[in-house]
Amino acid sequence: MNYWLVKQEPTVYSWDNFYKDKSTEWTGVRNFQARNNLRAMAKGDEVLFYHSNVGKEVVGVAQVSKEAHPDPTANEGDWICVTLTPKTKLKNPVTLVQFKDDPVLKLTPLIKQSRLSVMPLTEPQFRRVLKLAASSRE
DNA sequence: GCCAACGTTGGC
DNA sequence: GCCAACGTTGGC
Repeated sequence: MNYWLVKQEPTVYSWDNFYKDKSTEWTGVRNFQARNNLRAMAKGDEVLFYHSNVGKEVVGVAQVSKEAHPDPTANEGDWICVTLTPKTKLKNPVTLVQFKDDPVLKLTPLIKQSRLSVMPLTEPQFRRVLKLAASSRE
């Protein structure tokens, strides 16, 4: 089992859109490193859903329901997408500030490589996010 | 709205 | 193969 984090601008496609859709093709990735991460996803892997620009917080957990297949929105080039399905909405979203303040989470690519849109997380990092999401932030 | 970081493109 | 120019992402 591997763990991942994907970014999306909520003004383009928010967690609520995703949740209503029940499932979505994660298309449009046009960065080699992000693509390689998509390709490494296995069915059942858990994926954190992060809202970039607006919110700047992890809002939910998704699951890979279909592994890498050709991205239908790509006219040329070797681009792929995966299918994601919403799993759970976080009780308390975990913000970028919380990532920066946390000794475990500040080592994630979200902080160290801020422009990458699909990134791997270690199991401790993933668990840390869920833990922060479960505890309230006064 | 600005700008830093970073990826891509194209001239040489 | 280098590097300047340019475009994009995303935080502030």
